[in-house]
Amino acid sequence: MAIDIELLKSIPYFSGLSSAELDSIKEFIFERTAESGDLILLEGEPADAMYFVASGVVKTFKTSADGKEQILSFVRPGEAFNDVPVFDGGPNPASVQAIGPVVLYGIRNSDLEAILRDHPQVSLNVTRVLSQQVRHLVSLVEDLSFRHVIARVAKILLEYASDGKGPKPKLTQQEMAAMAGTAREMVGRSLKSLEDEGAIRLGRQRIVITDKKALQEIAER
Amino acid sequence: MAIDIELLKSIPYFSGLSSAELDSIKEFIFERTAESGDLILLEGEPADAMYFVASGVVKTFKTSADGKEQILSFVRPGEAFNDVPVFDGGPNPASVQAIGPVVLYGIRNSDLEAILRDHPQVSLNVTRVLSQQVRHLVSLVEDLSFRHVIARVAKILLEYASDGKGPKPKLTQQEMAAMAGTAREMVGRSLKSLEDEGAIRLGRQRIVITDKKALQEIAER
DNA sequence: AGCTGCTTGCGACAAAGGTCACAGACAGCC
DNA sequence: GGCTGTCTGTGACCTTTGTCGCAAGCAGCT
Repeated sequence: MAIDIELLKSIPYFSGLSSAELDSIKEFIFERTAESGDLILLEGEPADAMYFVASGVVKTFKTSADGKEQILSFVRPGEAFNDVPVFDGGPNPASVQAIGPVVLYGIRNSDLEAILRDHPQVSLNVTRVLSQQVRHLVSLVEDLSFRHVIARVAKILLEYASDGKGPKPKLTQQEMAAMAGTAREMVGRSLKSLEDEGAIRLGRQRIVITDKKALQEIAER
Repeated sequence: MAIDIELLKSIPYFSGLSSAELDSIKEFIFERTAESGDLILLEGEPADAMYFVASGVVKTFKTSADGKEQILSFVRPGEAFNDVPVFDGGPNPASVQAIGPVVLYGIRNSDLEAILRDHPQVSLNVTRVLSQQVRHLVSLVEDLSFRHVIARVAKILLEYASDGKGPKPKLTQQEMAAMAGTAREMVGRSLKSLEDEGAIRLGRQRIVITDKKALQEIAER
């Protein structure tokens, strides 16, 4: 199996480790691939491994009883998902689906436990990563609790605006709705009224931000 | 200063440590007290320490621009708050207020970093604690995104039902509203309709759950 | 070119939630 | 016992959000 050692080095979990350490860790890693749309994990199932994204993007999300979807995060190359169960012994906290073709590096729970024991630096790295997850979730709670849908949509546009470098996944209104915790139609209406206010322009498959300042303004209320 | 070593032992952060280790950690701990209603930390401020609750209860919360409050969690004896900034170097993620008179044990960021370096077991404990925080927040997101106010209120009642042992903080409707991310009036109306459905009985200063099963039923939609 | 499926765009309504304005109850305190 | 401030109960009304039903647009495939 061809685990890319350069890639491993760029994973926050393993930053600060020597090449020798990485080599020994490499032995525990298995590769897994998935096609666009494949369900990689199901929330509530017993967890037996955690993963890093080697290439591609996956989304983590919750599904309600009546089928509504709430996206929790997108996971990009170098980032981890389903690590929480390893640390607290619970089931998968969320479902995970491939956004496009992806390559994943997996580590079984028991192997990761051994790694943590043998490499204290990894534990330290993990606390940093988990802290960021906590912050991200707090900010999601804040959005859901305080902001109207239109402000959430504006925020999503700002966050996902193509900054030139690196292709951003193109979002459908359905996906934006699942991020914002609302219905597809509301996203459509929000985009419309953002256009009316002159903050964006809607055109063939593409949303152009014409007035970033106005958009930020709207995102704040 | 009288740091209670027995109490330290019961803190999840320090579980699995020898008495000798606890003794050395004790040196870094300072005590801080607060009266009911005192603001202990303000969100966004630079963080210089984390805390454990030694006795009493505090709440962590976010405040919106127009003064609405969203409670993130209650922190009880043995539990920690404001630990995230130590690990990722950011500002306080939320404000913290004393619910009643409280005694806190604090550790400065730099001291905790030293402790983590010297006691790998602590890092492992921390990953477990942070993981639980992540799960708690995911569940809060789920509630806000999927459930109606009445279901959230029902859930709060179930969680805060006095189980006989240990006094639960009595909640005002205002506080329940801040937990559920809604307005006080909505809580009042929800309680009313829970009473109409026969799940609870409202009486002088006290809410009695008369039909737990029905309440659970309602909490699930 | 003709299908097929996904994505969008609306309009009309329904439902849920938020806001306002008061009145009454109660607890703690002089 | 009277005051004061907090907490609760409630109705009316407005806003935001969700739901339904369809039509149209577009992309990829055969």
